Amino acid sequence: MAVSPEEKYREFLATKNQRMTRERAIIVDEVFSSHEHFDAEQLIQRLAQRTDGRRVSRSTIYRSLALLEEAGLIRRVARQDDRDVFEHDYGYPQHDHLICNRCGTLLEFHSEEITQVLEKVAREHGFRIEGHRLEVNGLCDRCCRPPETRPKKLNLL
Amino acid sequence: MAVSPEEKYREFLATKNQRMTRERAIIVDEVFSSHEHFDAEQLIQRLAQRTDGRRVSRSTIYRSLALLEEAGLIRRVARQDDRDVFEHDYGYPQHDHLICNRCGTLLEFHSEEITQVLEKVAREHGFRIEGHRLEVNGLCDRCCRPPETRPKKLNLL
DNA sequence: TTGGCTGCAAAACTTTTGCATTGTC
DNA sequence: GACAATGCAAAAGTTTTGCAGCCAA
Repeated sequence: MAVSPEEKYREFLATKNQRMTRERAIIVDEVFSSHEHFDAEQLIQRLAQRTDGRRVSRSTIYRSLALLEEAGLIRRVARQDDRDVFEHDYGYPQHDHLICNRCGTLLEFHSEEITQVLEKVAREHGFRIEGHRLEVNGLCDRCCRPPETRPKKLNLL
Repeated sequence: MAVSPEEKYREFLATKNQRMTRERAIIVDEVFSSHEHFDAEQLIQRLAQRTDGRRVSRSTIYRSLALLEEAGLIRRVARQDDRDVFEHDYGYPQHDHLICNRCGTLLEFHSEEITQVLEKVAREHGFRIEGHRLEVNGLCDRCCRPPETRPKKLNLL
């Protein structure tokens, strides 16, 4: 990849006359240290409890997530337990998710066919696509034993 | 359609040893009085401010939405402005949505091809599909003039 | 030096819940 | 008459915001 996430973030900030602060660097660094999906609370747990001088406050983390999203570095992909789940958008190929209703696992997949179908549909409606979000829910390989009767949330015991 | 939503709701409640109350009837009635999408707050506005003796409290509306979803009468289709958006599930064909980032319009569409692609993908992953949610966001026909640069939320003036 | 940024605490919002009362079956 | 349901108010949980002090450019 040509430009690092930090660098891309810096460029984005520059265009808005905003500053690359110590805190913003810490956050983008932490966010891109692994490819795992995460939600705000998880990031807060990792950053707001540090004692090594790299602590970042809850408010700043929320403010940064909005900025990182706007910068195109991360995107919201799903909702779990009433929280938005984020993932890398920059330097990561377009994909969608299979979400297990039982264990919560997110499986990524990519399908060019879906992109094509969506483009066709959009054309028919005079719609200009900017993005999409596709969550397929069900049971993953490991949890694949028939559930009671219907797709429920999490209140299977 | 063979059975009315009220009737289907009553049957569902019976299987759970729960009761068809005046409030639940009012709610299912209001929900199925139109095919529009709605969120909890909108329903509350319509029901919690009535003075004609058909008022229903906020708590009861939230409790009923969960029940109606469990009964398969409605389903959550999208998120807008931090709220879940519901639509009819019963007596309504499977479909997905084009969501306009500017005016918020929800356009429904159906594509058998998407269903087929998803089934193929699931098969490849040993995944058992229970449902999906596909939101395509962008600009609708009417709003289709190029935005500044990138997909933002609602902070275009 | 200036204007943006952070952290804190408080607020804002949506959704859930405990409990006394009411009502369905 | 038993037990589920309602309404209220309070709580819970996530996300946002006002403001004083701080800091990047």
